[in-house]
Amino acid sequence: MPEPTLTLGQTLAKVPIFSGLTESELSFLAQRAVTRNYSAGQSVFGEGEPCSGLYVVESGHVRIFKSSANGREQVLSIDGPGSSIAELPVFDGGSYPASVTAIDDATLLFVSKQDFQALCLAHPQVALKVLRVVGARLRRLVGIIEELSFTTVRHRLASFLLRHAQKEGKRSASGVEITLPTSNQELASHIGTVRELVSRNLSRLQAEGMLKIDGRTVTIFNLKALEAETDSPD
Amino acid sequence: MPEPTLTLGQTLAKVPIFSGLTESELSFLAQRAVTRNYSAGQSVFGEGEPCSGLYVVESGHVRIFKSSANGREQVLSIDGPGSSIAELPVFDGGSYPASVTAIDDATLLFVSKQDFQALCLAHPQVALKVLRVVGARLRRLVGIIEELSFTTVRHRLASFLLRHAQKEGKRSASGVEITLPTSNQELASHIGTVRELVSRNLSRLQAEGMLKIDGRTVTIFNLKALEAETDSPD
DNA sequence: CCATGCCGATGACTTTTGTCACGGAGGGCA
DNA sequence: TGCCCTCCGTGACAAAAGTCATCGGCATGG
Repeated sequence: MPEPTLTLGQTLAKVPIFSGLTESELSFLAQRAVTRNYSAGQSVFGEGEPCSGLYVVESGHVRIFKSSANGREQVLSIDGPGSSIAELPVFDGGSYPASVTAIDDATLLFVSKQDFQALCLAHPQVALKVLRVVGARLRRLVGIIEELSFTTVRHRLASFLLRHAQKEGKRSASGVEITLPTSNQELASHIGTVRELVSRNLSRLQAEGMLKIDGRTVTIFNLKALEAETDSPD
Repeated sequence: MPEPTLTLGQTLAKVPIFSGLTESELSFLAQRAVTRNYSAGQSVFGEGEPCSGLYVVESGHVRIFKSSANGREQVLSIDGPGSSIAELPVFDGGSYPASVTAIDDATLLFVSKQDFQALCLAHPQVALKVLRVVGARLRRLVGIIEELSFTTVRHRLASFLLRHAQKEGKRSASGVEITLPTSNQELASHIGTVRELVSRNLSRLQAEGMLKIDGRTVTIFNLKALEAETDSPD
């Protein structure tokens, strides 16, 4: 019979909030963590469900979002390997504040509330690490609020494109090439609007000569010009 | 010469994140905390400033908000005695994500980053408490995002009124009486819009017979009817 | 090969939001 | 009393957001 504990421990060591733990501490955790597999699109948990513990993404990606009564969705975060999710509701005793689904086939590790709290008490550094990643999460949420409250769909679309250009953009002959999310609907729920407005605003940016759309590939001709869109209110 | 350490310690003991500490631990903290006084309207710190430590509200109230290039503001939270603010940027090393000003004359305690981190390492329970209050903060932010992304100004106004009716509303002859913030401008920045829309929507709700406005006092005739406004998109 | 379904684009329209400008009420304060 | 100053309420617009319906492409699967 194979011993999975060690490989699990190695995986855990790569997770920011668990980095710096000794090998024995990692295996303590590994013995308690449960591996769960999800297929693309499958729900991990829904908003409002009682919180039983936290998850760590081992492989694949998850989508954290809120959904509204009339079918709209607002994506709060997309997280990949190494990210922990639902670290917070673990502590305040409430339910999950948002829903999470797997985007692609994904493997998550589940750590129960009790085990995690015990770990934090035994190893204060873990709690500090959690606070660090939670800080980043809070910044992102405040950023979303800022964009929703102050800017137009056009601005938010431009910001979105620029963010992705910086992260995964490839320089090509005429500019920077990026790949859009799977559908306009999905893009819309990232920037807090509806399909049609994404479509229209993309067309408009293209018509204005700032970029070229080819299927799911967008080539941005002039980063500066697009940045100017995100600057001032008009 | 009076010894202020003990009274400071008593104040600290009332702060949720420090509850449960022993007296000696409290005085350890009290020796390091700095009392700072602010007059109404004075800035505590501005968004983007490097984060040097966290604050605890001893008396008075503070306003945490983001401001935009064109002069609009979005309030993220109002906090009173016992609340801690900027707990998070202390840990992730970044700058303050939002600005804070005193609403009324206020006294805050300042605890430096270093002292607080040391405290968390020495007393893991403190870190867990911090995580708990931060959890609540995160929930509030997600709630703001939800409202901004999914609902109209009218909905948000109705929600705002209902929230305040539940908290500080007094039953009167014809319904529930609440007192609005100092100005419509302020109310607007709470619900993410501008002065004029607050004014118009309030008038409209009054015209529809759901409430009566008398200066800064609003009497809600029918809570159910107002709740219906916050329910479905239309 | 065709039927079906999903997705994108787009026109037409409504609603909501935001901006600008103005007038007026009320509160200090000289 | 008369003069600021701030804030509120409104009308008139302009711009943005959202809704509805339609058309066409493209892939999938019988």
